[in-house]
Amino acid sequence: MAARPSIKDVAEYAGVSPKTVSNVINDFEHVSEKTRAAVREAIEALGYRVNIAGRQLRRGRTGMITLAVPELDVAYFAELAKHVMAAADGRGLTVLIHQTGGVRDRELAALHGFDAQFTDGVILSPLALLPRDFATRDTRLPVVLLGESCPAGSADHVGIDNVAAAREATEHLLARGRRRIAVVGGALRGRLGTDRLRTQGYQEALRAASVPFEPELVVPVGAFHWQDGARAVGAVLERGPAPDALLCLNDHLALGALRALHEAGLRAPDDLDVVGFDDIEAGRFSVPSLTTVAPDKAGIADAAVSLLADRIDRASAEDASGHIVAHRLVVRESSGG
Amino acid sequence: MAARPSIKDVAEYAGVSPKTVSNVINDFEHVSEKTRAAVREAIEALGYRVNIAGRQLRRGRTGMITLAVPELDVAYFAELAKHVMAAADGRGLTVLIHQTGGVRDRELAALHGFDAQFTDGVILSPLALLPRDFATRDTRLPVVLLGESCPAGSADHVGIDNVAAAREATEHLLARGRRRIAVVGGALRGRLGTDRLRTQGYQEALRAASVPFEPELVVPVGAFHWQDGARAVGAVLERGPAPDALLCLNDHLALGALRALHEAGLRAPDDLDVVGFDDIEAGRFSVPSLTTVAPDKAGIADAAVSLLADRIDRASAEDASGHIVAHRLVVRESSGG
DNA sequence: CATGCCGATTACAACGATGTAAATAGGCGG
DNA sequence: CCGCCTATTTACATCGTTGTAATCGGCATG
Repeated sequence: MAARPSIKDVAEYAGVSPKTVSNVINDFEHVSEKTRAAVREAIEALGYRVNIAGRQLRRGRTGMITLAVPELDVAYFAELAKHVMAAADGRGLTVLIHQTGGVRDRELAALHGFDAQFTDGVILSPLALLPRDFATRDTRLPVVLLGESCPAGSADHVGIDNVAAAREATEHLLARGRRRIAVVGGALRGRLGTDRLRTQGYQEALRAASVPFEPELVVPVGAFHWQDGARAVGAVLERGPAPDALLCLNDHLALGALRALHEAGLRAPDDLDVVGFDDIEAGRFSVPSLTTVAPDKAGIADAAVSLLADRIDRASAEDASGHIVAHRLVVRESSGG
Repeated sequence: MAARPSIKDVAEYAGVSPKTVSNVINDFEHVSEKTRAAVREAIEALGYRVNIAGRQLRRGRTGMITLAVPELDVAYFAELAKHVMAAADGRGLTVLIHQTGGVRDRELAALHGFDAQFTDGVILSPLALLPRDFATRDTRLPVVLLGESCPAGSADHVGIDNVAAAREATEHLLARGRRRIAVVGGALRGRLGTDRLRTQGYQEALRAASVPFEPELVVPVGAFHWQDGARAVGAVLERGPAPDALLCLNDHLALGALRALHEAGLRAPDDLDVVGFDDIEAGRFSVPSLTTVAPDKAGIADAAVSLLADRIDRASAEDASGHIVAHRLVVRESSGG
């Protein structure tokens, strides 16, 4: 038998109808023990596996969900992926992971279910999507957004309170006597993304402490990778007097910055403090270890999967809801802990 | 229209038959310009998207492949995933990523195509599979194995020459005068996996240099994560006189080890050398930066995708082939570079 | 013994797309 | 104007699975 056996082959082998085989596969209760055994044996003998395409075509469901993230080599997303898989496992869902590269077209594809057609829903961590992209969204595909928020009401959303998190991190630095805190990866204008929200929290903390805000301490970066953090430090140091702290908007930036500082002969926390966001594994083992804002990744994953599963099950047109997940500041060596 | 529109809806809207719509979608040449335009407009108007399940059912192909790796939060796999996506893009293939957790059952599922049914083939990086698992393999699903080899002839394989790579890394350490080189993550018995092959290369280098092999310098680890590297260093230091070099079988182990050494007051490369495998991003930015064996990840990804695409296209029953991909030793600060 | 009921099994159609083969429509030469 | 040829379009069947509803057979009841 060259071709993959179908339910029909199994039926023939077992001497029953295809539908009975289907009933056995789906644990339908009214099947005699004898028949059930015969079918099981036939399945075993032929090495039959249910064909998901056929099943989906008929049922309209696959039991699979897609997790679409910008880049897997950003540790935060990789770690998140693990938690999402764990959360999905508990609900009998299988997760397929998709990289968008932060490219708008690919994110759109995920949002519209083009790539994700055979999954029942999508958990998407958008980077490049614009508000208008949500207007034309195909609302038949359940979507949960992570991190970046979106125009109200267009899709469920899960994330931490970015403003508060940045405020707390900044307060920590201020409490340590730091006054010239650079925001690596910060943004003052443009899309109201994570970067702007965090920068906002930073500004709030400064204001509350009556520390003047210096716009030139907001250092933009190309991307959120190690080398961008290193480059940013180069730029900052070149520009004039060194700041006394770096609030880096993710851990990769912070770790890249630590390296560049090291090369420049500056040490954290002696010469200046460094704080990151995400609490990735690398920050626990770096030298110095990295102070960071740790989002409750398991909580994010749980909430996202749970919201998505609800949408899928109820095909509900309920209004989109937002979930704020806990975070906490983990103080380590890079800011004196 | 609540439900997702099907090709039939488009046909009706455009006033043609479903098959004509199909012809337009698939760029069949004998379609009049007028009809083509009408169908295009209908597709646009209804927001129609081709249903992959239906297509696969009919065609037997999806244009998607699965990449199944143990853990995405092992940076090597995350980086590899990126290269695989790039390679696949070039061939018009879409990649779905799947985490096995290194759990045998999940790897088996990937191998048997259970999870991956709607993909045309699988690139699998196995950890826990046993030789006998390949015996019962469903050979209808094209599979390419990465890293770990497998019983000859059962599936295509792509990887670096682990023995040579470890030998070269060891030679580098020996050339620097190191004599008591610990192998973190090494193995002397058990499955002939990457760990054993690399340990073997290490032993070969020692023998060639007439340096006695000390079995207690082979330090087993639970997994290949940061904390395992740190733990291994703890064990080694407890046990007696410190080695003068650590050959860590991946970069995570090496970076975890660097941290533990730092805590123990030992510095690389002054007190001892540290070398890793994989050339992950973190090793370029660590303090000290990490000497490592860099596999040609793009080369691995290209070869894997290419082999897989061939199998899929030709449905060939040709004998399995093995591809050895280049590697090179990148010397950085942790071993004096 | 007829009737009704219930559990077990099955026939049939349908999900959406597309390959095959047949039908239809123009166009052109005769 | 007819018939043939080609370009375009269509009808139909099919991929594998499962929901619906019908059928079958056995058993208990009246």
